[in-house]
Amino acid sequence: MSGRAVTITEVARHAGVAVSTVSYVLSGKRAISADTRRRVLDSVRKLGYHPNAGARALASRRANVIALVLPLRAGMHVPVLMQFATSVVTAARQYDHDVLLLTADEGPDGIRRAAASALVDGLVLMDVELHDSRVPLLRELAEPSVLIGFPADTAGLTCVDLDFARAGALCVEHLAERGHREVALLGAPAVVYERGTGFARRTREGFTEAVARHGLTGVALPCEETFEQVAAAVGELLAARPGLTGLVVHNEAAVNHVLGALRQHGRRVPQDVAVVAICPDDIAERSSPALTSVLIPAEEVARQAVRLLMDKLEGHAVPEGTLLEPRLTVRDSTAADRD
Amino acid sequence: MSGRAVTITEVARHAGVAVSTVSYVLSGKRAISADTRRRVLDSVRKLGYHPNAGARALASRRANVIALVLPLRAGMHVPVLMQFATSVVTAARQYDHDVLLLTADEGPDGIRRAAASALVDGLVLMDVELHDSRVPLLRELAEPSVLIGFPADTAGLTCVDLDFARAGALCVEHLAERGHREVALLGAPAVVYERGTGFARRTREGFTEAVARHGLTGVALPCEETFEQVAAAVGELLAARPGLTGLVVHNEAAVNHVLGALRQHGRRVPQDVAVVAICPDDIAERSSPALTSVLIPAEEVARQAVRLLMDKLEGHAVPEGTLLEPRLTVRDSTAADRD
DNA sequence: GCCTCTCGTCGAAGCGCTTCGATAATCGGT
DNA sequence: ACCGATTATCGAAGCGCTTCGACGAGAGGC
Repeated sequence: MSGRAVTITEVARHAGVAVSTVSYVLSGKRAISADTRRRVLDSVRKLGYHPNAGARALASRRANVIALVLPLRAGMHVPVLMQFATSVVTAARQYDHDVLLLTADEGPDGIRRAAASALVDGLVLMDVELHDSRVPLLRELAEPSVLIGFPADTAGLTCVDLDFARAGALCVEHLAERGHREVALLGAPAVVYERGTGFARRTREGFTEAVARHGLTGVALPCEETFEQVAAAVGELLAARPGLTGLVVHNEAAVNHVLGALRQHGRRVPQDVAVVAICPDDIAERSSPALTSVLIPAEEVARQAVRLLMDKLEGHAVPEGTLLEPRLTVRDSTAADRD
Repeated sequence: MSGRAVTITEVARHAGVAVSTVSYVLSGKRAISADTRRRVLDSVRKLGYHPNAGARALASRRANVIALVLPLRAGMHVPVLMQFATSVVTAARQYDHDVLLLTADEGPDGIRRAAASALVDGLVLMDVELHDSRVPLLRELAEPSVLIGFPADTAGLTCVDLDFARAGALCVEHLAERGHREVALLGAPAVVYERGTGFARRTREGFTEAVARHGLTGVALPCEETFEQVAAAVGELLAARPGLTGLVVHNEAAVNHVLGALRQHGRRVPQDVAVVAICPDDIAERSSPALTSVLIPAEEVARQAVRLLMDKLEGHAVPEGTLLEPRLTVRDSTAADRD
């Protein structure tokens, strides 16, 4: 529709002021009389002025855009990623920034390109792994960055994540309170542990530690994601540990298969086996029975990540690690009325 | 690390040529001698030059960025969305473009802002609904756009999607070939149909049409997403239609519940009931039994969408609607050996 | 009533790039 | 050996904005 975009020059002419005055009205970086301000804002509205992003970026050396870098491994717990992404966008908009989406398949070069071309002012990396190949690059980049997830060495970085060790422990504590003495963790597929994914390992550590601390017996097992494999694993587990009454499941894709397998093996939930999951709320709610769970607070993690990045952009110092406290929601799968 | 970014001026000086020459080497818009080209490229490499995106956008009136606009309703079939998103990014990079992520919660204003500020050159909208509030805006925007999904009125737009009507029909045809005479479609939750979501309705239409065409009997039902509701619905369906032997499921979240419910009701798949799903391959593969399915070809849809957008950016005319042909993968859930 | 401040505004200088027109240098064609 | 076409390169004019220093006009101090 519009032929050519309205420029600041036209706004200035229309309002009868200098271009710089319009700029100052819009940025608030210098005092402007109420009268002038009103006239300028009227013209802005009347003409439908939108500052040109490129020109602004060029002159101010700030693009007002941050990069959101997708994880190396797509395909894993994908729904949560989408939540992260939308929350990062929403949070960034709160600071008047937009979000550029970068994938892994360009590798570190994509990050370097976006940063070096001043396309973005800073970076948020999703789902960082223990030995993440993107991390070394971040250390040498002029642009600030924030990681969602903790690599092995966090020196010189800024990392945010749910405290998965606490989450694992919290599940155990909940089961211990409910009187369970023998528990198991069904975690991520084996390959995920081998790859050294931080959150999977940290959950397991928290689980193991809490089991010891409460004097329980417990095993931690990886868990594949097809129904057959899950059913077989659950079968073996039940056979090997007849006294088992509590299960912690940290695997979104498998959690419903676990419930199906228990059903198939004639175990009632929660009467025979109580189940606590670490998964999004919607999955917990639509399972049968509804699952007591610790959710991954994607929105809060994202908000924190963006806040930290904005702080860094302003030149403030920020902590190296920020761990978010997990919260457990009790639902039917650990209901008190055991028999 | 780097103090200040390398500019084209420094490259020009280092290579002993004019700034414009460097520009032409990089853009290829004018002939440059092999020798000069080599010298310039050497300097570019040696100095680690990356063109400043803002300056480039300002001078060329092209940001080389496209917007990816998330659907109004997040939360639905979310994994596919993530696939779309990553595929759009990958496809865009092929054309040397980056992707800006826009959410719905700013509403149409976000789209207008990004377009008017020349932050982006064009838009791809994900998961468009029949009466999508963003569509009117697109018509008046100077920037070209492509929709993933079909609104009710596609006049003046460019839309891409899987041919869901064909997908629904394809499932029926497959069941008919296998000798099934009485079939049912379990679709999206009722609310999705009420909202007028295009792909849900179109699948249903294709299903209904194919049922009639093949002289089968069939019903199409909405399908909620908790195990209890699915189990109840399946129970009623089996009771009401004792002759039912074929099921089409178009609901990613419910498909595993459907299998669980059939198991619970003592029906074997595929011996008693054959099941065809419209869902991503990974879900179909990790179900038990593995599901014959029509997948949503997110990657191809995204690639087409980006290609069409690039065509429009170049000023080419493109078709209003592009429907992608569905393909059915046969797996265990409709295995031939019925008894 | 003079001097100094502060406040509000202006003009101009870039920011780093693309692109247009001009200028040299080189090339066949005859 | 001269002329018009190419071909390769340069210089300069913006693109639309921010920001710096300057400046006129009131305000306040003495």
